[in-house]
Amino acid sequence: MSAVRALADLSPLPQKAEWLDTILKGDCVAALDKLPEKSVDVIFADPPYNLQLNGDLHRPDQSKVDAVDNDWDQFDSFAAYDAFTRAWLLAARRVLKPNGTIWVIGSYHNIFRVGASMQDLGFWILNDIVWRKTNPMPNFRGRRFQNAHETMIWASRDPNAKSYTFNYDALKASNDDIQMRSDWLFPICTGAERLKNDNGDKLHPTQKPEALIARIMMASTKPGDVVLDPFFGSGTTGAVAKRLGRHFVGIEREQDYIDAANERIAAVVPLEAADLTVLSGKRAEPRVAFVNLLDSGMLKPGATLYDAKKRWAAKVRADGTLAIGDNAGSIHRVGAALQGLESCNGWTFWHYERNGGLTQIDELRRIARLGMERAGA
Amino acid sequence: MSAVRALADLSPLPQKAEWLDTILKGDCVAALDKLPEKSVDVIFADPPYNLQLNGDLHRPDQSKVDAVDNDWDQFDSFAAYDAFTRAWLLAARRVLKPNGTIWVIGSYHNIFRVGASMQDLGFWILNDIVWRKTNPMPNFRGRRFQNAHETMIWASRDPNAKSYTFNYDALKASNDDIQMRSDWLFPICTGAERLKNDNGDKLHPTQKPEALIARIMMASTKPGDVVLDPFFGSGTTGAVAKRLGRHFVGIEREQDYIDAANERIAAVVPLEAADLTVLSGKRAEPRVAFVNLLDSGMLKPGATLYDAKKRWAAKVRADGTLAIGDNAGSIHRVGAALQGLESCNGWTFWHYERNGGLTQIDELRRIARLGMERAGA
DNA sequence: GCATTCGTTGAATCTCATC
DNA sequence: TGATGAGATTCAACGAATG
Repeated sequence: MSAVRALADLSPLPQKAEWLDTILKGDCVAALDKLPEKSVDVIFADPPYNLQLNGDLHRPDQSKVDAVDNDWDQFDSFAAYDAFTRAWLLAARRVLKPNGTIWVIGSYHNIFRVGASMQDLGFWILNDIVWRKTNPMPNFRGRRFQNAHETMIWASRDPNAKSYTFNYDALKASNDDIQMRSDWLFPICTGAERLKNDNGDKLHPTQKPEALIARIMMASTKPGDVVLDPFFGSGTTGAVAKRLGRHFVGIEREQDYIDAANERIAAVVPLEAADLTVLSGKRAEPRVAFVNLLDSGMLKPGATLYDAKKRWAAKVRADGTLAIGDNAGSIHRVGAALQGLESCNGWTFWHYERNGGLTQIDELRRIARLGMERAGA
Repeated sequence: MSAVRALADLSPLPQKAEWLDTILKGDCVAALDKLPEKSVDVIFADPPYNLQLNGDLHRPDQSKVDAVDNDWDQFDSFAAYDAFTRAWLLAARRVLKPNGTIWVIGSYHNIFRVGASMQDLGFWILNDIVWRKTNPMPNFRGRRFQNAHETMIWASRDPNAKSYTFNYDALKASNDDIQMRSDWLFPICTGAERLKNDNGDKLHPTQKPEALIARIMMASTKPGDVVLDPFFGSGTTGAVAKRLGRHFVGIEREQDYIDAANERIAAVVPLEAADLTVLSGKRAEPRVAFVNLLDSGMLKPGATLYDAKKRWAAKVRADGTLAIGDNAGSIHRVGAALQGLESCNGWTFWHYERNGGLTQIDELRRIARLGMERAGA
């Protein structure tokens, strides 16, 4: 049989659609409506977060935080934001293949509304994934916990769509043969990866790290799949898709972002097919805080700690601080103050009584660390 | 004067409300409606998950998940869960003090709906907190990521309630002097802490670890505060509250849980008051005005103050203001103006000469405070 | 060249008592 | 109740400058 005949026997190769690997300019819903239905395998969406800021915020050193105050993040009310959300989700659902899945990222400002809308529209949540940031911005005024994570929702198109892509074994193999958890640790996007404008300032206020998108694609797409990003921004989704041998479609309103994204993606060199297997995520060294010893019951509030020579005795309080007379604070601050020093490593300075002798609390930290390592703390 | 007369002169001690440190039996909303408005400092709520497949929202614990059921109507089911959620949230909001806060825990099944309802009802989200489990249940089918976390929403009663309790300094000190993040790591409740029934099976399917509740209480309550738990279950909230010197109110429908919780709480030994002292920061210190340093003679009118690098020299005036050239005003205003900043902490900016070196005037404030404490100010 | 210091920055619903 | 003013408040990463 000749090669020509063999080719003729095959069903025709799918013509690469014109819109593949391009950025569509315009409103997100209008652009989605132009795409054929059931045509993309995965959607990654990073919609506006509906941040509601009250005036300027300054760091303790008086420098001003460059906040997200762009037009595209202004909504009059929750109702307005919900209407916007439902409109783009509905349009996105139409273009998603029946066994496709969607990822949406957000913060506490918007993610609850987005998640509820997704459920209302018929999406079926498979997981919520927490992106833990290694280097989040601190809380400068000390009135809340440091906002150190964002949330992603991963959902199938329908409740009974069971044949979605999930590369379970590859993820597990890349994770030291432990199944991948729902909490991921990545740094925010900085350094050379962060696109800059002509002034040297960040081009886009919310550029996501490529490593985060790469894990998403390695988890939920196959090579050759089509990934749609309806809020394309600086084009991270396109850059990662090209590198990993996936097709992308981007939708973006602002020409500046489109130009920068096109340039960025053009510079990407795709990986060899053979290398498209494993990407390992960063694991942090486990950090144990003093309060964790109370959490785990290794130390009890009211317990007494001593320095090595039993010159000082301090009491452990329920809030995880140490107190000796008027002097109270962290194990480090109290140790430093007693010795009249600037600093002190409380872990090695303080001891607890065991078997009639003294043992460094650092020993307890070592034990606690063993328990945390499993979770990749 | 007789003891009787003296007592009569005092304003009446607040009678301990009958419902304090008890469990109210019954439906959550009905019981909440019986409590006085604005009477609790913090609410911790662990509401039922949204079990659409059996339709019984109030008794999730005995349910079996039927994976294939074509009859259910997701819209009706979500709507029913939303109605339930809004009803208890609204009732809970009424009993919350204006500066109180609420914690709600959930998973991806229900937390998005709960969060959206909270925003709709006027609660103001302060943080979402991720409870990362050191030992979560694996995903057995390999079709999803291991569901390794739950989400808690922490919210104030109103958007502009700014005086809620947040023990920032204690949390930071307990965390090795680094501010506490929004992702917490704890083991799930197992072992001796887990309540068992007569068969040796777990008494309650979703018993939360005491360490998790303890961190919540240490973060957002003071000793003596009232903590309400409208889904009391096995009574973890009550046990932790008693141990940490807080009052609790529980609401629970099932007598088995009430009996077990009462027994459990009765066995709890409260910590000593001294061990419950919460470390507070500068904000809680008694205020010292700059002019007090003149009053007490620590500084004299005409004295010269410098910034750390002796770039500026300002003169202290008899009225407690500072002057340098045309620039006069409070230590803060003058410091800010010199640096061209919006604000400045004059206490740490200005220094005086001592032993040939420069010392912050904040040191004088510290000494002044010691004097005030002796005087019982 | 290498170690150290200093400055910059990042999706942020970021004060509170007093008058 | 709104305006005023005192004064409290940051972590990790990166890069440039300095020693």
